[in-house]
Amino acid sequence: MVLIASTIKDVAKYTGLSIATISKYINGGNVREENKKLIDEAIKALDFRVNEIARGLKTNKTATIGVLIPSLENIFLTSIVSRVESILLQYGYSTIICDYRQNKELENQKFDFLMNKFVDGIILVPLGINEDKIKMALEKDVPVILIDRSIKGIDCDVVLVDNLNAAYNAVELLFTKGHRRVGIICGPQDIYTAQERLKGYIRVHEDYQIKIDDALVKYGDYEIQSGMELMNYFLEMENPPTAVFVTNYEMTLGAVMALNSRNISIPNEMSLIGFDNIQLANVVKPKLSIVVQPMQQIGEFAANLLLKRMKGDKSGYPAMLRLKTDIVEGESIKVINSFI
Amino acid sequence: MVLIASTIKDVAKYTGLSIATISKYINGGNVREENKKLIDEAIKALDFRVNEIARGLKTNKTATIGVLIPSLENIFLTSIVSRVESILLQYGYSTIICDYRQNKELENQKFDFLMNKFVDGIILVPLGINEDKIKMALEKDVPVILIDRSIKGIDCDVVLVDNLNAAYNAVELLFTKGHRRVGIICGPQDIYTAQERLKGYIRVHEDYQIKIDDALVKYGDYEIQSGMELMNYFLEMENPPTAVFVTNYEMTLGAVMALNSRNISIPNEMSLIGFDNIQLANVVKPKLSIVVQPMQQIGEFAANLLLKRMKGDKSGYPAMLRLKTDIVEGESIKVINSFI
DNA sequence: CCTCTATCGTGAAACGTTTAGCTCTATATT
DNA sequence: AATATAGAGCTAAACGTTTCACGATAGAGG
Repeated sequence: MVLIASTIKDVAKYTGLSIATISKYINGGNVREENKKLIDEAIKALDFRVNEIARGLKTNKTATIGVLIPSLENIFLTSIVSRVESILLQYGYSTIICDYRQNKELENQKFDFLMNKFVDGIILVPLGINEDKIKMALEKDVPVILIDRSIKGIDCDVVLVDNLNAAYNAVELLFTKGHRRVGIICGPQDIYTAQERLKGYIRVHEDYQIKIDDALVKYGDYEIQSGMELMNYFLEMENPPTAVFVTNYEMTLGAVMALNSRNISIPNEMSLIGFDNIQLANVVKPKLSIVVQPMQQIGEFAANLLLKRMKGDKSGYPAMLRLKTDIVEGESIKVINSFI
Repeated sequence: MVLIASTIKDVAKYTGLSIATISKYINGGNVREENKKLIDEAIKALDFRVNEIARGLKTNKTATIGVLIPSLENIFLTSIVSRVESILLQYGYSTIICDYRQNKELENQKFDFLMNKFVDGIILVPLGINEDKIKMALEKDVPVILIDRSIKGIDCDVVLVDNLNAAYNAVELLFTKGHRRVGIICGPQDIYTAQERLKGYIRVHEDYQIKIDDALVKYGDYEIQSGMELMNYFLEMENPPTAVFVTNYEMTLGAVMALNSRNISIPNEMSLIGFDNIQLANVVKPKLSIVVQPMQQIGEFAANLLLKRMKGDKSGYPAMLRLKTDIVEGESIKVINSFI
């Protein structure tokens, strides 16, 4: 039983060649055919594998990239990450996934951790990252790709969806079915996506020349509980909206729970358009209409952009990839008045 | 702008002390008070941080543990992982999370990857891991903790839930409400949890002296689609069950979708008890009754056991921690005949 | 036969740490 | 006063690679 891993030195000894030659071969250099065979044999016999730690020490490359997200329990994010991971693997990169639990301090800490691990690149869903850290990384030639959210005032590659028009389209759909009093359950306004989604809500009202009733614009925190509370708030208004647009998955969950617990019928008594999770949409009765984001695509774009940057290709920097969302229609929107 | 990170050598130069002294101080050795101050100052001035790669090369410790799971898009797993990660962080450990996409080959590959990264310990949800790999890891003094599933015939610490009695209790609940024809949608029988859950179903039938109708025992693959198909199968039987026990989250989703799409009323026309996701349970109308696993606890137990092993404490090896599940009752089970 | 070039191989330094073993000094013990 | 002990610091080797600069060999071209 080989307890101590064999090193390049052992391979050298076994073959009678020098360490330098073995290293050259491993890294794709020219070696006589005869010696290639010999080295292969030795590697097999000794079960040799490169010590990545030692290699990393010399090369400052680790063939590892870091992914830093606010929560592991968010299926929207983990879907993206899963795709990223699978693409990078094809190019020989491994992935370290970190979760900063919506905690800005932890986010900064873990960013440092990744840099300390000498990852070759970082994919980040930012919340309160210290901009200097990103600059520092880029200066050290560690590319950083932001996903889902951008940070104003900083040049950085970013892959996200067109949240503004996602919201625009969702609310527009309600308008075309005759709704005029449309409530919105927003996210926290220090989060980029939440700002954009609110902007879309506002713009579509402008374009349709419908005045916004401020009482219909409520701010949640992207968690289930607030979705529930704010839907309850709407239901208790003297003049409630006829439809509500909920701007993320968790709050959509909460909103549905609120409706269910009060036995409000969807869409007869309240129309609803939600966000992000097609499985959720299908399991609710009647099926929910929702905005879906192209998670797979976000992952692919981010991974490919990162690969490009790691190759040293800085063209088009900073890139801003803005993908389009879709609406999957269920039966959660009542047709009050169709113009079509 | 410091582009090249400063090393221990720079700190030595700055302070006039030797490298060895700096290293000693960093690692908690004795140094004169006066020099401590000096070194601290130097570290701050030079923004020095230990190069973990170099340290790892010397010590063969990386203060990093690996987590290997079949899917990142499984909230049950990511909840556990999130907890594990947060506990280990408190002890200075960082976590590399890998996803093997339900692919046994990838699982083995990534296990190797983690070993290559010289993680100090591994937490694994096994599917088709090569047992030799686990033995090899243990021999190299890298503790391995299995979670959710054990592997027969191999000595290894494991943290899981009592799946057998989880199923037993779920079906028993149906029995106490008067159901006698209870269908089960099982998982793939090469997965440990699926076997155990089926065993529970069988045992409770024995204990209640109810004969099992083989037509009521169907095997899915733990994915949404098969939950849907198998529920449809039950609904189309000439003599359908009055209640169905679905043995994981995804298939529960599918089963609910099938019921909804056929407009079957829960629980009047079909009773249901599902698995694993309390949010799902609350969003379905009427609320679903489900078996819930103690994700947080699993995470805690696994993390603490791993910490213990990494300290070298081998007491009680191999440990088998078998946690209990709960049933959260909704309104998805019709009372046919109550004996209470 | 000489020179040039290309190919293959090597020795040795370097990456940034840790650590064994040593020296030196100051204090405590007898 | 002599000796033991403990504390603080240092030198140098080691971890397992990569890579630079060079040497050796052999065939080609003149």
